Amino acid sequence: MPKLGMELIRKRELIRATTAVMHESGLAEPTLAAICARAGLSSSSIVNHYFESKQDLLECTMRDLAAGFLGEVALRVSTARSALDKVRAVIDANFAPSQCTPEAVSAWLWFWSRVPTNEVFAQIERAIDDHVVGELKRALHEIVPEADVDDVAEGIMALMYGFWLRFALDQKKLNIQTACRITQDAVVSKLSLYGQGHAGACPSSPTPGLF
Amino acid sequence: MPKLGMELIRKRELIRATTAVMHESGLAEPTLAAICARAGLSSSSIVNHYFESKQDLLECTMRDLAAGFLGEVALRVSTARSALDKVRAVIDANFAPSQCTPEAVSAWLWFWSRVPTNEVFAQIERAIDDHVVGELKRALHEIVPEADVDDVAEGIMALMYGFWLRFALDQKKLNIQTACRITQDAVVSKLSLYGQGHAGACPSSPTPGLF
Amino acid sequence: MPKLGMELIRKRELIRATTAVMHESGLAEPTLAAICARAGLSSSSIVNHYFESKQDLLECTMRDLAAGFLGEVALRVSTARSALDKVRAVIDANFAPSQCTPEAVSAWLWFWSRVPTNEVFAQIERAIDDHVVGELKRALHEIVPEADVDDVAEGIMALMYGFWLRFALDQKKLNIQTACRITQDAVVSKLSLYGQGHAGACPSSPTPGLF
Amino acid sequence: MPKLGMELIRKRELIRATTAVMHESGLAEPTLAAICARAGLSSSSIVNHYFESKQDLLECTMRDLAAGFLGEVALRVSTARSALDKVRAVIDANFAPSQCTPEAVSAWLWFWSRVPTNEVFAQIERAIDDHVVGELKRALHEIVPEADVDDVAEGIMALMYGFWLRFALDQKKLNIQTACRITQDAVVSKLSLYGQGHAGACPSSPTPGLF
DNA sequence: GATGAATGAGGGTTCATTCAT
DNA sequence: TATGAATGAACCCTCATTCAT
Repeated sequence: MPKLGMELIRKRELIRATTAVMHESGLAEPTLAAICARAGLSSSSIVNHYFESKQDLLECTMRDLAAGFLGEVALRVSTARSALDKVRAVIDANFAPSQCTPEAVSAWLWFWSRVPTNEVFAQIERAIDDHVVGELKRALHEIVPEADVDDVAEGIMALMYGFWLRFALDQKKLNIQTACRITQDAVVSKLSLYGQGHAGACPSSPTPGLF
Repeated sequence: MPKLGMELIRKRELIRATTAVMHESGLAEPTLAAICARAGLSSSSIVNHYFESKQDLLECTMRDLAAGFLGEVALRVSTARSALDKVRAVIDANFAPSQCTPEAVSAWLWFWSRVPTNEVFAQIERAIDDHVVGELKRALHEIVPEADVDDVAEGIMALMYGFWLRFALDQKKLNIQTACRITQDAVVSKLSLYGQGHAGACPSSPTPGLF
Repeated sequence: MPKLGMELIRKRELIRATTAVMHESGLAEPTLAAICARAGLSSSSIVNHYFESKQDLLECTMRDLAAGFLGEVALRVSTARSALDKVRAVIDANFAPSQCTPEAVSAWLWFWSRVPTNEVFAQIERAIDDHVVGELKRALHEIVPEADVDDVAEGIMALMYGFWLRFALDQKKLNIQTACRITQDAVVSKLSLYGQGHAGACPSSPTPGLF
Repeated sequence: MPKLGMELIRKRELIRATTAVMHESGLAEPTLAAICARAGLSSSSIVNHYFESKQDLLECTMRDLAAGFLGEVALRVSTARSALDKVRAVIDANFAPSQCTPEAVSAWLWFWSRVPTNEVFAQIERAIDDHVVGELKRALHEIVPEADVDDVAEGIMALMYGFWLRFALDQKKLNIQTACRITQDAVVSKLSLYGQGHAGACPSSPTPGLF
C-alpha cells in the first residue's frame, strides 16, 4: 500500500521514537532496535530504508530539535519591541515548554555529550550557538556598554545552559519555571545597573539584584 | 617488569588514560582497548587484573576526580574567614586549574551524561552536589535573607555548571579565567545588594553587577 | 537465502548441530563457533538471532531431547495392556533407537553433567525423572508388594542409567540391544517372583533371572 | 623456608582443593583461580610450579581418586574367601565411604564427563574398568555358566554406575546404603538361581529376587 | 619456594548494516 | 513498502600460562 506521504510520517515517528529512547534508556547510545521497538516497527531495517544510516537518523533528530528551538527564538524575538524584551524573549525561548519536556532535555544533553566527538553535531551546535548568542548580543548592544556585551551575553548563556544541565541530571532537583524566573531576574537586575529595564538608574533601593 | 607495588602505579596510569581517552575520542564510551593503548599497555586484560571490571575502572576514575574537586573545595573553604569568602572559595574551587584541564572538563561532561543511566554515577553526583550546595547554603545563610538562600545557591550552581558545559562543548569559545571572573562578579554584586561584601552599600561607581 | 519461515528450519539445524558438537568434541562445553561451523552457518551471531542466548539454545536442545524421550515413553505406555507391559514399555522407551544414537547419548551425559551446576537443567531433569519414575511406580503398584515398589523402581532406573552412562563412556564396550535385553530379563525374572508376568510361578527351567 | 616434603604437602592440598571445587562449583570446568583460592593459596602460579599444567593437576587428581578406589577393591577382594564373597567385595568397594562423599561422587561424574574428550582420562577409565570388570568376571567364572558371565558382570557394573550417576544428580534422591543393599540383593538372588549363594537351588519360596 | 605482573587466545554478546524477498 | 535473514566487526571478560622477582 504505497501511501503518499508515508515517508514523512515514518520519519517523524522514528525521530520522535529516537528522543524517547534517548530519555528512557538514560543517555546511553540509542540502538536502532530500541528505537524501532519504541516506534512500534519491527526490524531495524526500516531505519536504513528511510534514513541513510543511524547517524543520519540521529542528525535529523537533532536538526529537528534545533529547528524547533530556533523557531521558538525567532518567533519570540520578532514580536519583541524593545532591546530588553528581545533579551527576555531569548530566555523565554530557552525555557519554552516545547524545549523543556524530559525527552527534549535528555535529547539536548545527549546531543551536547556527542558534540566533541562528532563534527556534524559540532557544526549544528555552533550554528545554534552563533544564532542565539548573536541575537542576544545584537540586543545587548543597545543596552550595555560595548565592552560588557560579550561578558553579559556569555553570562546569560551559561546560566541557561547550567539550568538545563542540572535539570537533565535530576529533574526533581529543579523546577523549570523557577529556573526561568531566576534567569529573567538576573538579567533585569543586571541591566538595571545600566539604567535600563523597569528599575531606576542607581539601585540604591533594595533592588532585586542578580539571580 | 613484575616489580612489586605496581598496583598503585598502574591504577593511576589507567585512570589517567581513561580521562585522556574520554577527552580525545570525544565523549563516546571509552573502550578498554583505547584506554590500554593510551596507557602504553598491551591487551585490555590488564584492566581486569587491576580493576574488577570496566565499570569499576570508570567509577574509580570519577571518584578520583570527585575527590580532587571536593578536596579543592574543602581546602579553600576551610581557610576562608567570612561567609562571603566561603562562597567565593567554592567558586574558585570550581574553576581551579586541576578541575579545568581539557581532560578533566571532558571527564566531567562524560560523567554527567551517564548520570541518568547509571545508578552508581547518580549516587556520586548526588554526593558531590549535596556537599557543594550545602557548603554554599551554609555560607549564604549568614548573608542573604532566608527566603533567598535557595535561589541564590541554585543560581550560582547553574552559572558554574553552565560555564563548564560550554567549555566542554568548545574550548575556544570560552576562557576559564573569564568564566571565573564573571561568576565571582555576579556573586559580589548580588550579595552587595544585601549590604555584604567588600563593596559599599550603593555601587555608585560603574558598579560590578552580575555576570 | 532470506526465505520466510526460516526460523523453524534454522532452529532445528542449530539444535541438531549442538548435539553433534557435544558428541564430537567430547562432552566439553560446546562453543557457538563450533556449533555454527557444524551447522554450516558463518559467524555465531546467527545463534543470537534465533535464540536468546547460548544458554537458551542449550536449554532448547535438551527440552527437545527430553520431549522426544517422554514422547517415546508415553507412546509405548499408552498401548501397553498389562502392568508388566507398562514396565517393559518404559524400558523399551529408554533404549529406543531415537534415544540411543551416539549423539543422543552424549547429549544426555553432557546434560547430566550440568545438572548440578545449572538450575534450569536441574528442573528439566527432575521433571523427566518424576515422570518416568512415576510411570514405573504406578505400574509396579499392581505387581509387587507396596513395600518393594520404591526399591524395584529405583533398581530399574539405576540399571538403565548405568547402561547409558557406560555406553557414553565407551560405545564399543556395550551393545544397546544387549543392554535392553539384560534390563528386560532382570525385570521379568524379578517380577516373576511375585507370581506375575507371562512366566509361570516357579521358574523351574534355568530361569531367566536378573541381568 | 625450603621445608622438605613441601612438595607432597602442596600437591595433596591442591588435589584435595580440586575435587572440592569440582563439587562446589557444580561440575563446571574448575578454574585454577578457584582451586587455589579453595586451597588458601594466592595466585594460580603455584599450580604451574608443582604441576606441569592444569591438565596435569587434573590427571593427578583423577589418578589419586582411581588409586583410592582400586585400593578399596584390592583390599576387600584379597580378604574374600569364596567367589561370591569376592563379587560382594567389589560391590562394597564401589559404595565404600571413601568413594561416596559428595566430593568424590562429583569428581567421578566430572571425570566420566571428560572421558570422551580426553584421551588420558579415557585411558584411566579403561584401566579402572578393565581391572574391576576383570575381578568380577574371574569370580563369576566359578559361579555362573560361561555364557552368562559377561552379561552378569555387565549388569552389576551398570547397576553400580547407575546408582552413582543418580546419586551425583541429586543426593537427596538416593541413599548410598540403600543403593548398596539393592545391588547386593540383586546379586545374591541372581546367583542363587545358579544354586549358589546362601539360598537354596530352586527359588520356589518367595525368594528375594533381584533388586 | 612463592608471588605478582603481564600477555594472548578465545568465548559470548551486541549491533549496524546489507540483501533477498 | 516493509520484513526477516544473515553477516562481520567490535566489545568486555575469563583464563591458563610465562616471567621476573
